[in-house]
This record gives sequence, structure tokens and C-alpha cells, in this order.
Amino acid sequence: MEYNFREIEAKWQQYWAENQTFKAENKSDKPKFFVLDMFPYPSGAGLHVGHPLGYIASDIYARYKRHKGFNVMHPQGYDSFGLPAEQYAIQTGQHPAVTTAANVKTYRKQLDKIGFSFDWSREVRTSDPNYYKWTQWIFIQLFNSWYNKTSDKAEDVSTLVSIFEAEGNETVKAACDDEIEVFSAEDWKNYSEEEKQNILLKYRLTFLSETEVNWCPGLGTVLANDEIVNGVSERGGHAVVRKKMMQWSMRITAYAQRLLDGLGKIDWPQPLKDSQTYWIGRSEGAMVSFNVDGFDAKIDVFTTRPDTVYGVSFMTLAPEHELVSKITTAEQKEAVETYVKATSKRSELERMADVKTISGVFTGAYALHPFTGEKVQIWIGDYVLASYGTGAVMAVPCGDERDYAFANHFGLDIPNIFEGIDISEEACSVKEGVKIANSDFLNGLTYKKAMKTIIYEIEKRGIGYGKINYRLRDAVFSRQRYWGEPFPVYYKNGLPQMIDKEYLPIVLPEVEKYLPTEDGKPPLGNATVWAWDVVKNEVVSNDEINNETIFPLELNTMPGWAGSSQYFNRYMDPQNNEDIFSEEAVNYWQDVDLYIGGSEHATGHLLYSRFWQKFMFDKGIVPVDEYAKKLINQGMITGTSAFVYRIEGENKFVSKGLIGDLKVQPIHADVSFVNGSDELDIDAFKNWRAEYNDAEFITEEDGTFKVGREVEKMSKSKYNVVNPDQICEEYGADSLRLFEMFLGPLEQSKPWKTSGISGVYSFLKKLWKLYIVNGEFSVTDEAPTKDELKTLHKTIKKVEDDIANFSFNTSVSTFMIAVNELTALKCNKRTILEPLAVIIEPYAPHIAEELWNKLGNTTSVSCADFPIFEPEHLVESEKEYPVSFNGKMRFKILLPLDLSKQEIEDIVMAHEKTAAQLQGRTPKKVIIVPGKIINIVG
RNA sequence: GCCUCGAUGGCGGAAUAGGUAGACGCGCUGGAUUCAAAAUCCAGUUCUUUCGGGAGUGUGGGUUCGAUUCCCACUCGAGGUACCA
Repeated sequence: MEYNFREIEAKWQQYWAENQTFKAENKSDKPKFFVLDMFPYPSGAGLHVGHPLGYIASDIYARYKRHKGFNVMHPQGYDSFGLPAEQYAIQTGQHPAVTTAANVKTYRKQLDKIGFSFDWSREVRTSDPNYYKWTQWIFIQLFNSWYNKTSDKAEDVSTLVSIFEAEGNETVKAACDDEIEVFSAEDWKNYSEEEKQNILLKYRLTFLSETEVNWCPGLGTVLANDEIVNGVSERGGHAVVRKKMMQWSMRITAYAQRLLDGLGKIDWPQPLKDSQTYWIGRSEGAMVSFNVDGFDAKIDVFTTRPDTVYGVSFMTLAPEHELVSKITTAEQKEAVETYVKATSKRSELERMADVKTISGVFTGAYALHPFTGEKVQIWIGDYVLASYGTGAVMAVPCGDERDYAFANHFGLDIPNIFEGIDISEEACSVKEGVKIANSDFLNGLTYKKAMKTIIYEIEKRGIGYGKINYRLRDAVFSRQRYWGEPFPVYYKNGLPQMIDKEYLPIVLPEVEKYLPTEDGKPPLGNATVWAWDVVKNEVVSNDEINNETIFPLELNTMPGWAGSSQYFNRYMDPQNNEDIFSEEAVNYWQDVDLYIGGSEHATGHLLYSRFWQKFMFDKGIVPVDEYAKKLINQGMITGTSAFVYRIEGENKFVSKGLIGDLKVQPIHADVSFVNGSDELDIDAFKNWRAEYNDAEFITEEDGTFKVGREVEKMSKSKYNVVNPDQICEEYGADSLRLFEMFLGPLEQSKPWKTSGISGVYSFLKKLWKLYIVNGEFSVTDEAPTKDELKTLHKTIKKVEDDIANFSFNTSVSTFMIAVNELTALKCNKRTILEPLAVIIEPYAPHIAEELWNKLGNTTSVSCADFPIFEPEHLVESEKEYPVSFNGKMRFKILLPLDLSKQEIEDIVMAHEKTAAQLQGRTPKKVIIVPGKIINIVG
């Protein structure tokens, strides 16, 4: 009876599907456990062996938790809106929904072959109207909310309106647009409805605002930063300019502090937390106002070092700063305008790449130092960014490297305000251990004291206030794309109106072309049926727009991260059509217990989803404000590319070992042509491409042809992609699962080399053989021996420890050791082999089901209890002590474990090998750690 | 530049409270079985050696009876980030 994985795996995959073995109920006496994977984008290329790595790990964990008595939810779905499908549509005219559906089908087939314990009844697809209905709904919730800094949470806009009606906006502390005019309750009452709506828009958590985008006139579209290479579009190399557009934004900045604080209570990888912390970029400092000499104007600056204010010798504004044109003197006008113009032409990327060049222009105007009253020059320089802080800095050249370089370059003053510090070569930017000098009342103070004192003074004199600033920007939420969620928004007199929940979803309209319109409108501008009828409450033809009852709908769509920001909660109750999920479901499942996915989402998906969760928490929709207790980043699996070497100028290939001094050109060969010994299947290579049909091959003496190997990213173009389907076909899903784990630690990146899989494959065959006697499946009911029990319990303990530490690679080794030992012991006993099948099940579920079934069980092994570890089986009476001399192990000695230190020392010192090692010397010291080691020093 | 992670045989990796470095697997070498091959099984496989031993976890220091493990400095590699006032 052979181990026939093809038959076994097909049989159990069918069984699981038919019996819905992994369907999780929303009610259970068991404790809940929610295991989540980052759902995939279904690309046309299908899965390669790198993709399932995290899914296998989470599946092992989910299956283990089921054995431990948990009600486990392990769902899967598709992040099915996205650019590739849209680009394919532009090129071929195929509707993205059609290609996406086909890709999803391929993915599902591939995933099914690997034997995951997914609860497919909970599948979600972000591009499914029944799903994005709720993405639209959350958008509306955000629109109807404002952030009250006093209660420190999001509240309904109605509470804001009540305040406006009672006392105007002066007392309101809100996260809102800058520069909102102060109005009284009386003013509010007198405002027109339109004026009121315009004001409210400045407070809403999602709002319209003018934002700068990378506009590419050549392509008629907006580009993401990573679509721009060297200042031109990646596709086609067209010019890109900065352009302001009215777009939806999300007020994530309102949550900056809470997003930061929340990191303290979740068990996520430190590097990931660090990058979110850095991204949020909290800095403490002060806002200080500088009056402009001779103008009724002031420059506000944010500074983290208000304690160095006496070191200010000039100011620098961003070239885009609104005051620039106002304060520039006639003499400087031309120079300033030229500089401003030159800057606007440089893309942000160019400005960033060019760190070395120092440039700037004097405006001719002066600011008045708020403490000394001295006149300081006002410059503009492109090292100051309009988008951070106030777009202006107070320059303290002695304390800031960039200010120092700028001052040096333009010959500006560099006053020293640090006690006993030499600043003739470089600025001094350290805070600790430096005392302030030449600064009036700050003299002699250290950083901390000076900060306190100066902020107190600044506030007392009314020239500013202490402030915490964040690097985090509000997130632009509009995309000029077709294949994304449409907004549930129409425009009345240019003001956005939300569509009522009962009429959702607003379904993506059909268009002729997926490109932007000729007049530069987003692709939805091509739709002819895209207007909202407020009487019929449905989408109607654009021809009917009368701006009285029928209005134009929003033409932008939502970004990729919209659909992924709440999908984990929707899994709890995915078919609910009345609510995003029932209260009952969310109160049962609460949050994600384990989330596995790639670290590339650190500051995108993983930050935005935390933001939405906090918002939903504020609104009482979800019970917890952090949705994932524990998160693990899986590492990348890289490919091991194969190279053949062609002699330059000839159609002749030379085996790697014979290259010598020959001038050769390395060429990627498909890794499927190469065996485990790095030998090329020459015929397969010849047949690969016509140009190689007649190629000559110089082989090694034994007739083999060796290739070179190199680790690179797995990619089609490098011909190193390995398809999991092929592996499942050749070795089976259980081998694939074991091998992916066996490669190395989950969180590290590691290279894939298919040849290694034979190790886990023969392990499975050996495991199978344990249950076979004389070619037939059979186990005995004999009592187990001490050694057999020891192997079993050692394995139980190690595997449980490994799973707790997400160290799945070492579990596989442990299984191998167990099977090797049981084979050597010729163990064929049910009491050992039955629990063994359960322990292996999370890793190799198909073979485990088959063995369990053949042992006479009628239910799935996935429901079986995990064997209980009994430590008494591991108790030892003897220990083979390593005897070290000066820390180096020299020989071993077998001793009973109950000996005292003195007894051990006496035996060891009397040993002949000890005498040989010491060669007559007297040991200075003998260290004995009972049960561990003996070390003789001397 | 900054932040983070990493570096152990020919290769992937193990050593989970500072205590036998190289578990387990691949590959390789030799042998058994076979007409032969596949498959399977057995033995060996860090380097070096005068076969006693000696050296050895990126480099250089330190702490310790003892360091892959802790501390300091550095080199190289991977990922992220970008003039953040």
C-alpha cells in the first residue's frame, strides 16, 4: 500500500467542501479565535509559491486552535479592485469585472489545491456591490461626523450644529481645516444653507479640498508617486506637473495621537510599529509669530527648538508661501519670481533627490525678532516645504545643519548661543548636555528647562504657544480611475450630497472607454447613465440632469485602501444586507486574534484600517478600537534563478565549470529545466526558443551541463517563478505545506529551491510506512514502551512550543526526528500513532485525515483533541555530561543525575582523560552545573 | 543620511533563560539492492592536521569559569524612509 497523495488529497478536499468542515458559527460555547490573512489581489499571473507562505502559517495556527477547543474563524476573500485589471481593460477593452472574475476563479482553484481550512461561506470581494455597499456606507458615516477634541472622539455633525446654534464656533475645539473664520450664533443663524454647508465641510471627517496631484497631461490622468520615474511618467515617459484638484480627503490627522497611543497595546512587530510611529511623526515644539517689518503681516513658524530663538539670524519661507509675493521688495522682485517659477517646475521628487544643492533668494523684506526686536532677513528656499508645518522656518544656523549650510552659502550671520561649543565647522544640533548662552533670560539653562521657560514666555507675551505637530497628512481619498468604489455622492449647486443608505449600493456604471475623457475628467465622465434622481431615488441618464431633481454624480472613485480598511469586520457577518454586520456577530468575534501578512503594508493599509476602526469605535459600531491583537509579518520567498553561459558572438553554451577565461554572456534559463544538482535539461532548453534549437553545448566530462545560480526576486521576467500547482501535482499539497514551512523562519526572507522538497516528501512516505505492516494498513493495541512514549511526548511539547512562537520550521524537523526514531523503534502501536496523526494534522492535513480514517475514526481529524503532554515521560535518570576545559568541550561522561556537585567533581577529577587534558597542572577552579555542564579551569 | 532587520558548513537552516556549535533537510562521497534506472536502505560529510590534536558562528575589542547568545566599535547585505524646521 503506497502513499498515494493524489488520491488522498483529492478525496479529503472534497470531503471538507461537502461537509463544510471549517464553517465557523457565530454562536458557540467554545471560545472564539479569529485568524486573518491579508487577502490577495487576484492578479492575472496567478499564485506563485511565495504567496501561500503566510496562508499556510495561519492555516496551521487555525487548525491547531481547533484541536485546542476553539471556535475558529479563518476566512478568505479578494481585494479585487485595482489598477492592473483597469490597465488590462484599457489595452484590450475587456471589462475589469470579467477579467477579475476569471482571475478569482484561478486563485480559488490554486488555493483549494493547497488544502486550506478556509470558511469559504464568508468570502468577500471588495468589487462586489454587496460588499462595497458598506464601504460607501462607512464613507457616509465619516461625512456625517466631526472630531471633537474636547471629548476626544468622533461625533455626529448634529452635535456640532447645536454648538454653532448656541454659541457660534469660537469655543469649538475640533480637528478641522486651518483658518476657519470665527462666527457667532447670530452669524450662523443668518447664514444661507449653502454657507452653512460650506462651513460644515471644513469640519467633516471626510471633506472636499484642493490638493496637489501629479498630473500627467500626456496620459490625461493623475499618477501615483511610484508611477513617476525621474520626473516623467513610467508609462510613455510623459511630463508630469503639479496641479491642484478638488478631491475627497480623510481627516486621519484627527486620530494621529490615538493611532500613536494605540500602538502600545497591540502585539505587532516592533519594526512595523516604528515605521508607523515615524510616519505619524509627532514632534513637540511651539508656534511663534514674527512680525514683518513695514507690513501688516506676520509669519507663523513651527519650531521644535523654541529654546534657540535667540540664535535666529534669518527666516526662510517655502517658495510657495502666500506672503512671498506680498512682502518682496521691488529690487528683489525679479529674482524672487524667477526662483519661484523655477521651483514650481521641479517635481517634488527632483527637489527631494537633490539634497546637496543649496539655493534660495532674499525677498528684501525683514522680520522683527519677537524677543530682541532686531531685523532679520526673510529669504525663500526650496528646502522649506510648503506642506509641512506652516511652510516657514525660523533659521537658527548654529543649531540646525540645513540652516547652517544655507547661512554659510549666502554669507549670513551665524550667532552662537551655546555655552562653550565651537560652531566654526558645523552646527550643534544635540539637545542634551548643552547650555544656552547669549539668550537673555535663557542663559545657563539646559534644553529641558529652557524649553519650559521659553514656551511660558512665548505664551505670556502672546506671540505664540506650545504645540504638538504631526508629520502625518490627511489622506487623499479620490482616484481618477474606473475600477474602484463609486462615491455615494451627487452635487447640488456644487455642494456634495450623500445618498441615503436605503438606496445603496451605487453601482459602478458601464463606460465605453476606461480612459479619462478628452476634457480631462475621470473615466466615469464617459458614463452616460450617471445622474441621481432625488425623486425616484435611482441612477438615471445624464440627459435628464436639470439640477432641480436630477443631479450629476461624483466622477472620482475610491482608492485601493478603501475596500481593505474594514474587510476583517465584514467577515463576521458577510451576507448581512441590513447592516454592515450584526451587533451580535461583532460582539461575539470582537477582533482579530492573529493577523498574518506582508510588512509592505506598514504605513498604508495597516494605518488606514486602524484609523477606520477607531472611528467606528467612536460611533459605537465596533466594540474595540484596535482590531488586531497580534500581527506577524511573513518574509518574502525569493527565487533561485538559473543562468546558462553563451560564448560571446557564438550560439554556443558552455557548462559553468568550464568557463575559465572565456568571454560569456549569462542568460536566464527557466528554473524548471534544472535539477537538484544544478544540471540543465539541454533538450528542454533547446526546445524553449527557436534561437536555441541549433545551439551547441559544451558539457562537463561526465556529459552534464551545469548552470549558475543566483537568488533574485521571484518574477516572470527572471524565469524563476515556481507555481504551487506544479508542486502539488508532483509532490502533493502536504509536501508543499511542509516544505514552505521547512524553508526557514516565517518572518525572514528566504530563497526557494524546489530540489529540497524531496526531503519532506520522503518524510511523508516514512510517516505513512509506520502504519503499514506487510503491505497492509495495520496497527497493534500493544502497550507502548518507555522510549516510544518519550518520543511522542517530546514531540507534543516541542510542537506546541513552536506553534506558540510561530516557529513552524523547527516543528517540521521535530516531526522528522519523531518519525526517524519511531521507525528505528519499529513502533506500530495505536497509542503512539493515533496521537501522532493529530499532531501532524495542522501541517499535513490530508495524510493525517487518511491515517485517522484508516485507524477507524469516522469524523474528521480536525475535530480531534490535541494530545495532552505528560512530562513524566521525559524524566531522565542519567545525563551524558560534556566535560570542558577552559570552556572547550573535550570529552563526555555518563553520570546519574542525582549526584551531588562534590560527587561529580570527585568522579571527573579521577577520570583518566582529565589527567591527560591537565598534563600535570592543578585546576584553579571546577564549575559544575548539575544536569548541564562540567567546566575545569586551569 | 536616518530607522529597522540580518550575517553560522557547498546550500536552506538549528541551538526558545550565557552551558556539548552545525539538529533536521538538500547536495555531495562511498556501499547495498537492481540487467540498468527510479525508488529504498546503510555509512560518511565544518575546516585543518604530522591523526595526538588544533581552529572555528561577518571583523576588532570587552564582560564571564564559559559567548552564535550580553555590551562597545566597525564591515557587508536586505527592506523602509526621505531636506519634517
